Amino acid sequence: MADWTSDSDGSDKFEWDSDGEAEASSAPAMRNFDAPGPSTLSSNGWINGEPPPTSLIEGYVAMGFPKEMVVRSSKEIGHGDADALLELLLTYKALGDDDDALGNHSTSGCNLPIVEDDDDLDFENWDGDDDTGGRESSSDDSGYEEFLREMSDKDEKINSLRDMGFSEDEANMAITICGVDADLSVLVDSISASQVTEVCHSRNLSDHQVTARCFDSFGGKKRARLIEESKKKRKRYGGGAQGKRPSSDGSDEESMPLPNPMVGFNLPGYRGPSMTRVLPELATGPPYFYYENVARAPKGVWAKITRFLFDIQPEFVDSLHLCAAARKRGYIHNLPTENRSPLLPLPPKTIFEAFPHDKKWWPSWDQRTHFNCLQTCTASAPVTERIQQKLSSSGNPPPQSVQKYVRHQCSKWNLVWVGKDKAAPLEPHEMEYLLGFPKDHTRGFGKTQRYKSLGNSFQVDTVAYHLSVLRDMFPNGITVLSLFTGIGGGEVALHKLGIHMRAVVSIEICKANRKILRSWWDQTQTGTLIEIDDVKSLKDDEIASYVHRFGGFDLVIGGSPCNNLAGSNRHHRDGLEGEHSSLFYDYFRILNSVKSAMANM
DNA sequence: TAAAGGATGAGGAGGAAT
DNA sequence: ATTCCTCCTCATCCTTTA
Repeated sequence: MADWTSDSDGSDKFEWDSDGEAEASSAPAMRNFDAPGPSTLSSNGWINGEPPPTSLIEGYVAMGFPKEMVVRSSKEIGHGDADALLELLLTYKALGDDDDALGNHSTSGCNLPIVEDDDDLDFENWDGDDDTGGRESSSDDSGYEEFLREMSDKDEKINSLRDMGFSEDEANMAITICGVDADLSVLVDSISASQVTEVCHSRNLSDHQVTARCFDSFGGKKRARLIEESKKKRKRYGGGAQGKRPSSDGSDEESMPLPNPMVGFNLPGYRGPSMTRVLPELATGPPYFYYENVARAPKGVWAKITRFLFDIQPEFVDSLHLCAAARKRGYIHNLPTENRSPLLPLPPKTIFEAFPHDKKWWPSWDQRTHFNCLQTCTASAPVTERIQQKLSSSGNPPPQSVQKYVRHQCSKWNLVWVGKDKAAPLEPHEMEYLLGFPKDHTRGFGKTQRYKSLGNSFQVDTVAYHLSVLRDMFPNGITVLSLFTGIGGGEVALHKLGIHMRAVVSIEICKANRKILRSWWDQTQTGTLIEIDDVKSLKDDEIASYVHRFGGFDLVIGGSPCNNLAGSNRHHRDGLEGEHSSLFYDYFRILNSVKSAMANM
């Protein structure tokens, strides 16, 4: 959603942030150690039958991990998957830090992603901050001894759970969630609860048949069946006790099928089975949170995002079902999904409803009823000229070849017919209209900037539909932490819903977008708006001070940059670890920081 | 200096045909 | 089940123009 143009500050020390992870996961030096093929546990205790190269161990030690921890992690999951190994190391590191002098964090409700594999991270103490250096140097003190003790304790509990019929990764997951000290019965409950949501997720994804029956009580037979389904699912996704692992063809990505039709859990006026869900306990608010990104991200991206965001099933919606333009997006949130209400009046659902005037010039052989995704770039004037020239020099109807060319240009650039043989790009104010923004919301800036800002924004009606449940829950208004605010799609949605924003702390890198939001805010709002320019600069202490000042946040909302995920990007579609899209980890970091600060209120 | 123009495909998803 | 085909995608970089 946000335009991300600034360079990150070039800190030369290792940081517990996404840069560090990106480095490790993309560094050729790491990849070179990849061992192809399925992993096997050999008699010497090493995955893949061989210990990691010394240079690999030294590499991780140089990053600040104790050597013993690296060796142990390599034994557990092998060294073929640099991503998984690094994540496991971070998990152990976090566990090891728990009892450090800094260990004043709450252990309840605000810590870590619920995951089914062992490539999860415990980010309770992960702050991407500058206090990391101190902890690095203390890695061999009593905290590390504590770590070893916990690992031993953990092994015992894993064995017990395996004896009870659970898989190792299920046991690992439960321990990560509940803590090493949790009682066995608590761990069993945790696994069962996770299986409930997991099965419901997979069913809903496949056929949209999930209903409240998913959440009936689970007797012995049902439970056994769930375990079986869970195992099958892991097998299908290539997971297993060792977590995700490169397959023989080198692809280690989990699939996250997009629903068809892409209508999310429900949509206004859409006749279909509605979705009821029960969230994992750790996923529930406060605060409520709402995360957005492009649906058609490279394989594995949504699976990873889901794992970080508490294993909540994404709600994939194509705004095409709600307005006249397609916009395939995934939303992960912990909001209720019942009793939603759309913004009224409903937006125009077809091109002709949106722009009846254009019907006059619309050729019958252009049968578009909806626009494709509104993007950040539009056609140049010469495109219009070329179309006009081709059409005027051919008959009526034009030959198939001309029709095909023109149709392709119209689809590609979202052109509208504004005169005889004249197809032109949408004007910025028309994009504002289609996206649900007030007229002239972005006016006052250059056309290029406006297209860019609008192309990166929410579809307001879609987001408002999801957020509408907040209206009755917060009759006195809400406080919002808005990340990657852009031109304020979330804020406009809340405003149009009639939800008062007592305060919004907004983080947006683009100066023009900040001005747009400020301008709109000053005209329409009475609450407090605080604007920050960089998510990376927002650290725990500042978050805690805002939490203290506003009595916590009711909603944390944001769509992190899609630059490295979007299909339009020819140059750097690098996935979630890409330069811009890796800012997702800052969303996650900040969300957890808010949860932690609110738990300590 | 700022804005506009133009070149730059991969990578899925989904459907029809075989 | 497999192959083939069509369609779509919150973009980036460099050059040219105003």
